[in-house]
Amino acid sequence: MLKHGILGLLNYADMNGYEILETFRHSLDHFWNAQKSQIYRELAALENAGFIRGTWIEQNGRPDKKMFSITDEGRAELTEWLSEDMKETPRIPLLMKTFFLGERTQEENIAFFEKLKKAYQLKYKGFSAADESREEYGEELQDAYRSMFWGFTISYGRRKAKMLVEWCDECIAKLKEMRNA
Amino acid sequence: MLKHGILGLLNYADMNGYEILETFRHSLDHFWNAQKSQIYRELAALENAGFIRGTWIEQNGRPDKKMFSITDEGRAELTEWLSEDMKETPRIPLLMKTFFLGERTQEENIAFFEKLKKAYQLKYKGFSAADESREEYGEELQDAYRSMFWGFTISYGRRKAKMLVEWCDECIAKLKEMRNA
DNA sequence: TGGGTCATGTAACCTGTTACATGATTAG
DNA sequence: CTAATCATGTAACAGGTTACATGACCCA
Repeated sequence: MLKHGILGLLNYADMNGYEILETFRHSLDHFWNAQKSQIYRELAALENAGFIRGTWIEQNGRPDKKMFSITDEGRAELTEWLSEDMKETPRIPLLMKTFFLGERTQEENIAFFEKLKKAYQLKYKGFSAADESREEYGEELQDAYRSMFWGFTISYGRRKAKMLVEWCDECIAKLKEMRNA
Repeated sequence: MLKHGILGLLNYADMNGYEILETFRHSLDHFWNAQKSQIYRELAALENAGFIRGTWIEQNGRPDKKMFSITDEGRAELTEWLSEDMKETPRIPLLMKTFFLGERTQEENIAFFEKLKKAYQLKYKGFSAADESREEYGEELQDAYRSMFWGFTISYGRRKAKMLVEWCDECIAKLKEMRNA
């Protein structure tokens, strides 16, 4: 997965590990949180597999860096992945916890959902900032068509945050109902 | 994570590996797809840690089975987990793919979202079935309070499916707009 | 006789997390 | 002088996936 994310970015432009990390932070972070240790490991694996090629660049006043570019094999791998069917394997820790909340009191659980609601209200607002960052960095993606899909992922984030807030409201309401019954 | 799911189930009733698997299928499957190999491994680890205790039961006409029950330590671990703060680490393969869809044509991508939409429309309908299954198996959870949280997870599933369908509609509309421009 | 249910696991692998480890340059 | 930025990684561990492996009973 991360593998294809890296290939996708290198398909836009040559980058070193550090830049890939930064790009993740600016654009993919809201749906894919990547650790630097994993990125460097994956980079090594991708180079080993022949999907990318790295060259050391000497710099003065700065540490040397290893610039990577995608190979034809890498591009083929990327397009194949894009056309593959996706097998969704849901794994939602929040729901795992929710399922077993019956062990705790109504008060505790109302507080649980109130807190969650607040967190997602903040997230919802945060996606305006995400849109700005998209405009700021959008030029990297070179054209409006590509940048549209970035917009789609942000829209998803906003919708999901909104959905979460409404779901929390429903849960809180039902918990209060039961308390009063 | 799975660890706490198993503890949660064993807190409701004693079960063997096979029953745990079945219960996952009937109730947690829409947000946590567990492999049997992982369940047996986790069971061994939990027993080793003293959180559960297993006893072999001989059966005639059927394979022997190992029944597990939760220990006091296990129950303590479960309640601690329930009160812990959750750190959400988003990882949404669908969005990873969406982000890089700019490599393909508008036609291909419209088809992509149409297909996705259909899948989630089906899922949406499927949650009525999930509700029935909940009523059917609901007695296992012993009381209305516990069963309410099961209902919450189903409601989440339904809301998410709905959100996905609407998001697909938005993406399709924007893609068509661009095609016509 | 063939498939479904009940019942158990192992082994190898892949992916992600956390902690550790280093070091020069630049701006305040 | 001190913190941030640029730049690279390793090691150990945790958690999840896929494939392999076995076998009795029951129903059609």
